[in-house]
Amino acid sequence: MAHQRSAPGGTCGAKRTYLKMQGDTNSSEATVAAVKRRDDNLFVQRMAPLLGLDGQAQARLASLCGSVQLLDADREFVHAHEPVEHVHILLEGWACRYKILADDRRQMTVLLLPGDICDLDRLYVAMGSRVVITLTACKIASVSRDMLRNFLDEQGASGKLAAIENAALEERIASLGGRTARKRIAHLFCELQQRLTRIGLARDNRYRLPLTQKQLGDLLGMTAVHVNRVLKELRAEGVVEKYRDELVILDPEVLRNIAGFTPAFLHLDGAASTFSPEALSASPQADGAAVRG
Amino acid sequence: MAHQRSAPGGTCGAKRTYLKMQGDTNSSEATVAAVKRRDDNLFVQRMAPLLGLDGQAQARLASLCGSVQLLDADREFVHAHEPVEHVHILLEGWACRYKILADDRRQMTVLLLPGDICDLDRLYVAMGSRVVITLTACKIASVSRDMLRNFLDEQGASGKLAAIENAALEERIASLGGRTARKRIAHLFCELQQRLTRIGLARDNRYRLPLTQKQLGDLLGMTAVHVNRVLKELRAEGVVEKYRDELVILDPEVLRNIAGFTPAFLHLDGAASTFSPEALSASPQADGAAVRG
DNA sequence: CGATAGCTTGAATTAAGTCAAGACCGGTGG
DNA sequence: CCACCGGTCTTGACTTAATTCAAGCTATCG
Repeated sequence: MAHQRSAPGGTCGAKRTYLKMQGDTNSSEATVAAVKRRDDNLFVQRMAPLLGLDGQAQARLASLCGSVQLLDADREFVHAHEPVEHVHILLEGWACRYKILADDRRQMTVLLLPGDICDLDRLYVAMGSRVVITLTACKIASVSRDMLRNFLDEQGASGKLAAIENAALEERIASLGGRTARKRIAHLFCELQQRLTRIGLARDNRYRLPLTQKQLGDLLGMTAVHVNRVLKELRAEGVVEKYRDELVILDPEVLRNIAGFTPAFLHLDGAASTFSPEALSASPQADGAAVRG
Repeated sequence: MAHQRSAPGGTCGAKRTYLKMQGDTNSSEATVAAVKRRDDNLFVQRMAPLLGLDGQAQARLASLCGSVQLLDADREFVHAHEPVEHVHILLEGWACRYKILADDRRQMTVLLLPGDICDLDRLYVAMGSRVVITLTACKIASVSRDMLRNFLDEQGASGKLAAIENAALEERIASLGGRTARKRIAHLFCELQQRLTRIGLARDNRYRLPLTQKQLGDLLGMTAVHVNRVLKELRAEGVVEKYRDELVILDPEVLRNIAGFTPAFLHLDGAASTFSPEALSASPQADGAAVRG
């Protein structure tokens, strides 16, 4: 199990300083405001089927996405124990929520991709113990907490987003509690393939994965060194390949077998979230690996 | 990390059969109906400060808790991939939500105590991939999904409960991903002390803990054997004591240190959830143990 | 071209799981 | 009342998974 890991200086402490635009809370109002073209559409696109929004509602939701910030990698833009009036929506780039553990470890709890709401909890709680940080350069929209909340209430969809997030969190718990490092990594790769495909950022088993092994470790509850070794193993088995930032899943079938991945686990597809029987046959399969052991 | 663990026959398979009253979904309508005395109060009591309910709202909420079931231990009462029209509220006893992993493992995702909503997600999603099962004999109230939802919508509190649950889930993720078995157990004991105290089931560092070591393992992502060893260790160090079902925390200070426990992590106290600065000083402390290496 | 962050690998150690046996109940039935 | 049974707890011996420490390598950026 993961215990004392890296010091705080790891990835987060030594911030890169060639920032393009500061964005702490709501300082720089001189942000690229009112970009209502294609960017926020991604968010609206995601929400529309999920919440059953008609054309008008979609337009209204889009109009809520007011100011847009550009943030550099490794910038904390939602702070712990600090009230916010805005909720943040990730339009481009990768980010994450994390918690600080007692020692100098940090554990990522949610990996955020374009179209995701970064701090949904803040809609209801105003102040949380979690932190949101960019992992790459990001484009982030701010939405008034009250306005979004009213909008969701009107749509009768208030709790739904949180419920969906809950499902993902429980899946992560299952992963961390019940899977080996190898399975967890395989599972993550499957999950990313699915999530990124949905937003058009992955095609035929290949996508950009801009995370360092350290970051993967923080996400998956293991050390960077061990991430490295497991990756090496998967590479040696011809299951995945990685050039630079680019991850290629060479054998999706085997990868899913290793992960025990059941495609519908996220329950994010709008249709399936109400009553369709979806992929019920989640046949448990053995780890299909040959090498090792 | 935990991997292949027990076969499904473990605790759940061999159900005890001296059940007092069957309660699958909504079969036995001849349940102890309309018990609006002290029982559901626990739930209402919990919700009232959390959602800011006035007297009238409290009464209405109480009136929603219609039929009450008595269930034996080890009875699955919310099934995966099966739509429900009722949401279940635990009034007495211990229960849990869990997920089935690919192998025969099961991972508990949420431990449910009296006053908790068992399947909050079902308010919004109708059908989930999770399962709720009793761990001890339980008393469970059923509430109409639609009525509760309407009630929460009216109170403008719809997403709040889910947000609170999210916080707990993220804490669990942090625990599983970032803490050793020892810390996780210590953390659970602290958490239970807090939660049980809130509902009057713990007093001065002592409470009933009716879970087997196997169940603790399923909850904490480790084997029963290892649970046993860690417990033995904590016992040897004089931190906790356990007679039968009774857990006694002999040295809360040390236990918290081991766990890295920050008391407010659950954010369940209604007042704190809006704006009070609460316990901000969450000074990270080292593992204060002496014995063992 | 020298710094620096990230990747790779090896050797040694520690944490946790596996297997297996025995002890300790709390019931059940002869 | 006692023998037996199943489930849980306990413990030991052994194996495996993952961490730690450390060093060398590889890009990349200024």
